[in-house]
Amino acid sequence: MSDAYYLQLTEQLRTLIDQNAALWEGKLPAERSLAERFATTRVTLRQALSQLEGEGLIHRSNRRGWFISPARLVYDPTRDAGFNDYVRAQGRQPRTAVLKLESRAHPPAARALGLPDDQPFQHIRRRRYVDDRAVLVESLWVVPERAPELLDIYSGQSLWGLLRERWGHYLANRSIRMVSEALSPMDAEELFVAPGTAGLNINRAILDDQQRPIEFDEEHWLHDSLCISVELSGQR
Amino acid sequence: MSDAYYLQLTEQLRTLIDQNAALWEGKLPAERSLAERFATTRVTLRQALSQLEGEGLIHRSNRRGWFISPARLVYDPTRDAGFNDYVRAQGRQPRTAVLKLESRAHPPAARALGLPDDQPFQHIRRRRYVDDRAVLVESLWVVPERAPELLDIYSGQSLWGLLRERWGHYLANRSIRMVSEALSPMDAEELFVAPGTAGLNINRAILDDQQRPIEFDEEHWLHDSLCISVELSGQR
DNA sequence: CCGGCTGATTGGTATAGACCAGAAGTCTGC
DNA sequence: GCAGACTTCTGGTCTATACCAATCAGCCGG
Repeated sequence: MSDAYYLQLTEQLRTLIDQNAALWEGKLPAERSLAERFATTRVTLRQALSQLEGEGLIHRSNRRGWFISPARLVYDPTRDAGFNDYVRAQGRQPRTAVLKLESRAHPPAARALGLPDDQPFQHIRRRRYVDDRAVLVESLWVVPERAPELLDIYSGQSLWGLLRERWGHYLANRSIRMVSEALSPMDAEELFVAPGTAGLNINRAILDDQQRPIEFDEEHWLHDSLCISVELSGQR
Repeated sequence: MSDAYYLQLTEQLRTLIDQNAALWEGKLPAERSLAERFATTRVTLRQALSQLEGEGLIHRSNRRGWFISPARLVYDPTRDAGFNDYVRAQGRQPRTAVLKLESRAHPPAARALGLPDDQPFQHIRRRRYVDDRAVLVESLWVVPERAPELLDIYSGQSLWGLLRERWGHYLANRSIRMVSEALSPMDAEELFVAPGTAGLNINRAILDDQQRPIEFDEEHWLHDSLCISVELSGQR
């Protein structure tokens, strides 16, 4: 083949990874040793590794090295199953870390919910893990009137569960938006990856059955960690 | 700031692009001249450009240079509005090129529709443009019994329109899957971009109201050209 | 046995330069 | 005036090397 060398390298690495995944326990050898093995430079090697990263086969943890990516989590953003539930349903181990609890305004959330820019929200920021890999950070912006004292009682459980059980909210209308992105320096740092790593941004605006705004939700996922799946029946 | 230089460069380029977008008519100056202007190497400059590419601000056309990306197309994969309709509804100009018409088996489509691997399909491959930029290629795999003579009469119009009007098919059940990807060499070539360019893969399996398989649909989008949007009402 | 220090390793960043093939622009000859 | 040949420019790829800062493993002392 007359392809570029880094593309050949990509294929060789792909098979090499397949064969040695178990042996290496998920972590690839050092870039320098791989570059030496294929008689090339780190620059070219990294170009090949980046290809595989784009495919979602491997990923890197900032300054720690390259790792083989686990299977993607299947996720249906139109359903309101909690994160913990569907992660466990796929035989994986979920975990959540709460990063921030505060009260403040957030114009993008306000606009998405049709509220004035200075509308205060209860802000919950959390990081979610699957099998001890951080796969997303998210910010939840809850309208205070809908869930008083939320910030005092919240400690990492399912927010939608709380809204339903404690305040009886019926999450009837959702408008969902998904865009590919490059993770901002802040999001990247919270996910332990390099700034600019490919991500997927999922936003949801949620209203109740009387069109009253309840909550706005901003998720930043690592691009290789999920597979979005939606099942629909009936003409739309 | 003590950030890496390429990150500072990214910001400088961002404002430079904002200011000169009109002047440059959408095309950035040559890499060499940009590198000189910022007193750095092409390698470092390209690192910064790649950041902006990841954000979807700019993109490149293979060997032709860097271009400012137009606004993303808003797309709802759960609705069956035709491509031409929703592109025009957003004030843009759609175009379609048919790349291939053939009849053959395709195991992935067969599996998604619950048919045997050797099931033959009518295969339509087409490239779609928005305002003269190729933004996706797709393969449609139609079950022959549902649409006899499709390959003889098809010439670029809306497939779902045809299925509905000519064969009276009611596209009742869809199972949709979205995954980020790196474009394969073939897909990349058909979209005039470099292999490995970030893309979004959207697959749809479509059954009628009696659960009979009709069609399987594989779309490969440039990652920066769309914004997926879904509106739902009612509990799910 | 545990915790903090330390040095080797490794990924992240950057420089400088080179060659090739495709694209674009120019020139030429009919 | 136009088609085709030629030249230049430009992005794509690659080499070789270097330094920094974060990580990690191992050592040392309490």
